Amino acid sequence: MPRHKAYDKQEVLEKAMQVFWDHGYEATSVRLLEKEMGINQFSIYSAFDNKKKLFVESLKKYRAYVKNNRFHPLLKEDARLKDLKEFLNNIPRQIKSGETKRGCLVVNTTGEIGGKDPEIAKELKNYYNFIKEMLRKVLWNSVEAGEISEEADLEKYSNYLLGVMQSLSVGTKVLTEKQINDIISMALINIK
Amino acid sequence: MPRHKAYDKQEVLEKAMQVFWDHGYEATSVRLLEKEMGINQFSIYSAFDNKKKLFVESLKKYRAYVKNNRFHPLLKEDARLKDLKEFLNNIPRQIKSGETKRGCLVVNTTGEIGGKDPEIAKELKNYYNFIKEMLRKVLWNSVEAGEISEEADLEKYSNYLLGVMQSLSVGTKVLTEKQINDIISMALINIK
DNA sequence: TCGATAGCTAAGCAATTGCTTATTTTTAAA
DNA sequence: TTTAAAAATAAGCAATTGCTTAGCTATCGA
Repeated sequence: MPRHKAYDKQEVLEKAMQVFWDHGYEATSVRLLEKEMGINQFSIYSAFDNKKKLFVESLKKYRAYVKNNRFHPLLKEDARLKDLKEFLNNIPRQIKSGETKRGCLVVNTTGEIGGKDPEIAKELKNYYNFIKEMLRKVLWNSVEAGEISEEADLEKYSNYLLGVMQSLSVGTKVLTEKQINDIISMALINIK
Repeated sequence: MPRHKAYDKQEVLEKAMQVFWDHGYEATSVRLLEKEMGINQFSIYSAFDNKKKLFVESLKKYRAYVKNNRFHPLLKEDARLKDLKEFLNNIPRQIKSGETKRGCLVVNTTGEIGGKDPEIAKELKNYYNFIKEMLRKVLWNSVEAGEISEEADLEKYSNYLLGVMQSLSVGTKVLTEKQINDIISMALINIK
């Protein structure tokens, strides 16, 4: 008996994610979301309850999004050090194309909100844990391939590399290309 | 003939800085600034023009603030690698005491606003340049002391260490103590 | 003592904020 | 064909936003 939804929830959620990515949490108004998501405010509230919950869903959507895009090469079953190197060496090109201007939604949110809101903080931690586990798998594959010593502390390495990723997410927004290159060129020296 | 100011401009500016540090740019209202700075809105606007200019001044104040506090040990004329090591090893203690909860005002702002506003972006770059130069001086002193090779690329090292600082500013807000320790323990291995 | 200057307070401005209410429209089983 | 359910629209809610205006008060050289 009920009427059909005129929109796809996942589709409008991705639109919302893009708006939050562009403007940050506080600077994103519900009117702007309404416009960009292409659905009425009432529909937003009936589908996502309130702005904060929509934001948390957007953060989760972002995690799914980067899995299929940015980090896809590192999530291949057999991704190794070589792939991580390629990933890092691609960053200067991405800066030139303007792809990195808005940085990482999660790192941006860590700056803007960080641990202040527990529900948001929880998803930030989920995200960073996902990145760390991704890196650990890459390192583990590299051990298997004999590129890294079997004695290597992979947990330590992956936490360190998570830090490198964070610094690049901040850095690509404001540092010079040379500065980014310097960070990248130092990143993997100790991974062995 | 004119009346005296009832407040000290630098004093109320530091109060403003603290408010922005606590809440971020967008989430800080002029009413809250009024309350915390202890002066009337009109006085705020007549002294600082508008919210954004007050914020830019607060960023500059923050740079002066960390010179006298957080980074004071690294700004000693003869600061060397040993001091940088001490600085890093102090971070876990600071996390425990809650000192790092709000992170770094500049890194937070890089996340929230980044390059979107040119006047703000300019001061972000000023800040990062200050940090880089501070690190470069420490490294240079360490070369003089024979702790680092004379062939070392200090510009590269200091850019890399700037990245480490950024990752710690993000990290101390949401990562575990172990994760921070892992980043710290890897940070200086290549500096030689 | 006066008067010009600039500081102060407090009230108020239009615009925008997140969210809700009242109403209409579409759906498909009964 | 009717009807109950839910989805849509659009108008509107109180509260808050950044900023300004109007009027009062303190200062100190003349």
